[in-house]
Amino acid sequence: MIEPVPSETRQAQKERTRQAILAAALELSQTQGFAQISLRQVSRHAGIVPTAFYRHFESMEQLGLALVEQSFSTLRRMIRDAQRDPEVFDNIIDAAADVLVEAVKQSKAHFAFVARERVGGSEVVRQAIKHELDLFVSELAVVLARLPHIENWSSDDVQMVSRLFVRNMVSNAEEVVEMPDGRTDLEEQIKEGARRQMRLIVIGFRDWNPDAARSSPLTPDTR
Amino acid sequence: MIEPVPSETRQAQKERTRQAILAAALELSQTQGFAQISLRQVSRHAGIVPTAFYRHFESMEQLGLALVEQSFSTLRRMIRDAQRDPEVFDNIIDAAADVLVEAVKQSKAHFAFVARERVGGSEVVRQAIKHELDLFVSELAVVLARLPHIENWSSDDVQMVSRLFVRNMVSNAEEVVEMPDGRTDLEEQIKEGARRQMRLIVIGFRDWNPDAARSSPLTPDTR
DNA sequence: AAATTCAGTGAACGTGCGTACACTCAAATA
DNA sequence: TATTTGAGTGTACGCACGTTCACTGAATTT
Repeated sequence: MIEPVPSETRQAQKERTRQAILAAALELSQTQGFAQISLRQVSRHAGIVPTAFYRHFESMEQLGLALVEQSFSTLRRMIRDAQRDPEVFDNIIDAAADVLVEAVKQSKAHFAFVARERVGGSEVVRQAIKHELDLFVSELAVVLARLPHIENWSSDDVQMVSRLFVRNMVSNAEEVVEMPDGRTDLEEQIKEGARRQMRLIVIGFRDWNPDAARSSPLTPDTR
Repeated sequence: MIEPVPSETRQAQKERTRQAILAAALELSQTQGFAQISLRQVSRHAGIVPTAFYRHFESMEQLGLALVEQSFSTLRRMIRDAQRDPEVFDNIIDAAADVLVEAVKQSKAHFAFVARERVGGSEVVRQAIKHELDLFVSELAVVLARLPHIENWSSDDVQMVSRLFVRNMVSNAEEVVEMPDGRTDLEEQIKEGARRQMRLIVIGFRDWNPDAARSSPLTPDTR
């Protein structure tokens, strides 16, 4: 249990245990949800005694927040990498669909954690996730604002499209997470669905409100 | 604790207690989530002794399923009532936004329960909710298919729009549920958002794929 | 080489849990 | 009126939990 590799420094050993705790919590929360796993379960799974847990986190809640942080840093890294790809600029919709499915597949556990605890977790964890998602909407808005179709929209409108995109991302991530492992066919189906939805948003937005960039965006209440 | 009203029949008394248990579970799960409340907590809140719980439900899981059923029957009743309103046919989008916000406000607890346990609950409860939502998508598709704009779309396309509508409904319901109590301004904002999103879906769909009713719906992959 | 630090140990505690079992006593039935 | 039924009671059990505390012993510092 966490073999004390002799060549490792004490600090590195501690970090290894910390990661073991995080990994254990992530894995256990996949089957039962983070809110219902216990400090003792996590410790057992990580190969330490319950009391040793406190050397790394002061409570399960703090561990939860650490997992939120870890999950979003994973997501952010992926988005950053994707932006370097020049193809993305040309066709953000298809690229986003690809990135989404790939990212979620690679870090299924993290996405599942966020999807679940976003609504099901403790108040504190829920707020933390909400905050991260809000940040993410704003970041995505900056990226979107530079795109050909969108460049002359009002910033309010871009923000709203961004919100819809992120909402869709979350929904689709949920679907990928719940996807059985072998089914690559379903995967393509989800990607296609995500693409369609993003197109709907962009096209519907443009056509419904063609001069979004100028006066009174989005208020011609035509009922 | 569940005053034994003398005039009541034994059967009615039992039903009263059953409802008390359901209500207690619903209330308790609002703050902590259904999965993390205990049989003893529920019993205490309902005013009975833990062992009496078993006279009504064989386990907490069965109680959870009963709550799913109750929640969706509430939702279904509201949709049925709304369909009787002739205004709905003329402008389903605005009507749906109104119904959504009103319904969620009236049965906040039930919607909150569904929103949470849809992703955060136990496997069995989650599956039950998923099933109910799938049913609901199909039911909505039947309603949508009769509408002016949509009547000549292919049934696959109607099904997809229905799925997007329900997905949006769930998202917006989450927002209403998380809305602080006094804020009627936010409420109007959420309604407006819901309306916009539904318009986006309908308009985007029509414009992107105008002859959806006929051949090869939704496949002119124009990337 | 001696002193200090500190990640991990192991026993012990009080608490709330699910469930078993034998019970009561009013309503329903015969 | 006598008998049966069954919703709700009360005790008692074993178990997992979070947290406490004094501890060990290797890595680090002096």
